[in-house]
Amino acid sequence: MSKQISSVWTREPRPARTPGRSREEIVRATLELLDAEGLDGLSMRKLGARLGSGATTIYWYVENKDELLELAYDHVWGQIALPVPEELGWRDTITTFAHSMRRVMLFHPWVGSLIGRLPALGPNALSMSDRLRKAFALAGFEGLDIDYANAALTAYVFGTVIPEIAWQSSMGGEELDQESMKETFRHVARDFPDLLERLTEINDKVSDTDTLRETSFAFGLTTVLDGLEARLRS
Amino acid sequence: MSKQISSVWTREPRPARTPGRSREEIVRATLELLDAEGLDGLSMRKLGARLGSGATTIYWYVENKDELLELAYDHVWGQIALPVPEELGWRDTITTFAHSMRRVMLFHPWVGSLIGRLPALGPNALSMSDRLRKAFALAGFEGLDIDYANAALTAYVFGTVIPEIAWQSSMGGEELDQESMKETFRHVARDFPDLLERLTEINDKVSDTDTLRETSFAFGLTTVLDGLEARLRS
DNA sequence: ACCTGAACACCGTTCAAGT
DNA sequence: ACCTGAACACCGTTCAAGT
Repeated sequence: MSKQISSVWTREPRPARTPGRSREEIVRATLELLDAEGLDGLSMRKLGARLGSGATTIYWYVENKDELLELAYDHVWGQIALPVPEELGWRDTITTFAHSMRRVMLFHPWVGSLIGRLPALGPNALSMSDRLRKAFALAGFEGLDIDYANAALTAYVFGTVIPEIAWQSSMGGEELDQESMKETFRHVARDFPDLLERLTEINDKVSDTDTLRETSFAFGLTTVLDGLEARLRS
Repeated sequence: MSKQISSVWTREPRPARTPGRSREEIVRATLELLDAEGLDGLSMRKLGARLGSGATTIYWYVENKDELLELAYDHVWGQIALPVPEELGWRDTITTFAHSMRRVMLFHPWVGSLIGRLPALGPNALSMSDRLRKAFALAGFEGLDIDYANAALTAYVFGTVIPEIAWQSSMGGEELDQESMKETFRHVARDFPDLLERLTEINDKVSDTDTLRETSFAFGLTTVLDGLEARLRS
């Protein structure tokens, strides 16, 4: 007795008959709630209220909350720029894509917690995968190497942006007190003088943390792309 | 009025006076529960029961559930191998470290959901950071480039392992039905023939998904390291 | 066919009261 | 100083009952 994958995308949606009550309507309201209040702010009761219905009405259109999140999840992937590799060349395609992906994720921070929690089988996620693989094939990768290159790139973007989201939302729009931050570092890193020196150097040198993170992202992206080129030449 | 960072590591622990009741005891029980039942399986009530106390007793030793998770989190980082860069050379140091990090994370899958949700200011997390930066300094990076290189590497590992954890736990020990899996792909990817071809090629070529993921991880790690070397030469 | 509210089995956290 | 249980304000989901 082996397991089956379970996803909204394997089921046909209920037809929309009642006006203002459909999968699309529900997804729209879900996205509004997620963008406004984050993942913790989304509850079936609140969503019901926003839709002007009972909370349990939603279960007619969707099997459970995770399916709802799958729908919202895929909607976000749909907002990422997907250049055409044949026009732009593989390296610029990937670069444009990666920066766009980062921006979209930072704009919908709740996706960070969904990566690795939900399957990504929606049309937008698949279209993204498809386009990326085409870019890597154009670059010269063959067979499984296409998938490996694809995995390496998306891993880098996910792995960068997920902690960025954390940073962003831990500040919650407010400024982080520079002095108490330094004080915290001094306390927790008291046994690691070299590390402490690096952290304070960053703090002193960089006034704008946004551009610091942007620069760091670009550095790593170049690193991954250079590494892939090295592999193509060998 | 600006914000302050909040973390267990900024507060001194309550002294352990009652036998079998201390921060350490509580962390031990928390880890047991997390490893056994995952993040969703951890509740203050269950933890209390395991400790032979009321659920709310825990609040004497810890401010809230997140602080508890911070403690468990850092414990996991303590299990990662940290080779000495001066002995092994920077590239082998990083390679060993990265593989160890991946193994430890896959063994405690619940850490996946904590990355980017909690600050990593514990001694083990800092010791890891410290050692990694030393390796990159030894490699020849200077100033902020040390931090960028460090960020790129950890991003790659996080970004790879987080989806791996999802995959692993979605199967929950059981075999995934090969046929119904193919069927699902055929259905959801019906508009992406090239992608579908790639997915079925992977399915057919690779019998052992564990080694596939291992190979993919090694490929990406080499990519990142090659990219960093390219940067050092330029 | 679609929607409802009550009910179930949970949560994290607060707090007054106990020893 | 340390521990307790009751209580509060929530959850996601099930289901019998309504239209």
